[in-house]
Amino acid sequence: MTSQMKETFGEYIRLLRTEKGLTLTQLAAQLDLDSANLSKIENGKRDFDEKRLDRLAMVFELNPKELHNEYISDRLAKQIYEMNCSTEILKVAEEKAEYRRTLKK
Amino acid sequence: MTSQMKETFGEYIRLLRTEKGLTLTQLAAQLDLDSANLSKIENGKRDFDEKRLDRLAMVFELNPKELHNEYISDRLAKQIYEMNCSTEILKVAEEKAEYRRTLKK
DNA sequence: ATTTGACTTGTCAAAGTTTGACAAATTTAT
DNA sequence: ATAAATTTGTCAAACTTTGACAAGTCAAAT
Repeated sequence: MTSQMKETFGEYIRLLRTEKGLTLTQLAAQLDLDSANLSKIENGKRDFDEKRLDRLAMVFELNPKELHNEYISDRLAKQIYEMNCSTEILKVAEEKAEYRRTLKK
Repeated sequence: MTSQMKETFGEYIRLLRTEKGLTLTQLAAQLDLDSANLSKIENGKRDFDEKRLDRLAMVFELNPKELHNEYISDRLAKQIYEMNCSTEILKVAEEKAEYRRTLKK
């Protein structure tokens, strides 16, 4: 794993977009999205829909697998943040996830 | 934190219920729920709704705060399990959650 | 072997949530 | 001052989850 990204996923998209000198409208078109909604995504007011991840990887020539990892870690981070989860509880959650894995094998 | 619970939240409810010798119908009534739905909850086919947590704590005389911790760690565990998250990605998620905390202060 | 009680499963409408689209407002750059 | 870029508000459509009830299995008791 090579991820060093500290931003939210929305901030990351904004970074990629501005680096490439694209406007919201231009990128939105490539992602089959309304520019207003892309704005909300970049500002963390809406979530990026997973179904557009592959398209996003294409546009910015990113490794789809790594981008997916960024995506899911961001979604999890959002949950952790919203639930106001201590590190202690996170550890318990991790153990419980492991337990679920043993169940469904 | 004293949690040592390794079960899913549904399994935990079943444990509490059977220990107390209650039927699905009896407990469901106390939680203002249909016994069929409680059955699904205990079997992991539906989620327990957060709005009934306090009631659940009362019925079994549990510490509401601790029960809430069990609840959120279970929900997070479910996510982690469903997303097929490696420990590595979890660590990244934790850092990203921390980043979100710095943002909203 | 039938009845009874406990539990499980399927279905579906209602309630709740998220998304897409468009209009309008604000900000930024020229 | 104008135009382009971005942000915000709103609302219906799409999607997801929940509650309720009917019908099912299963085991124990009679």
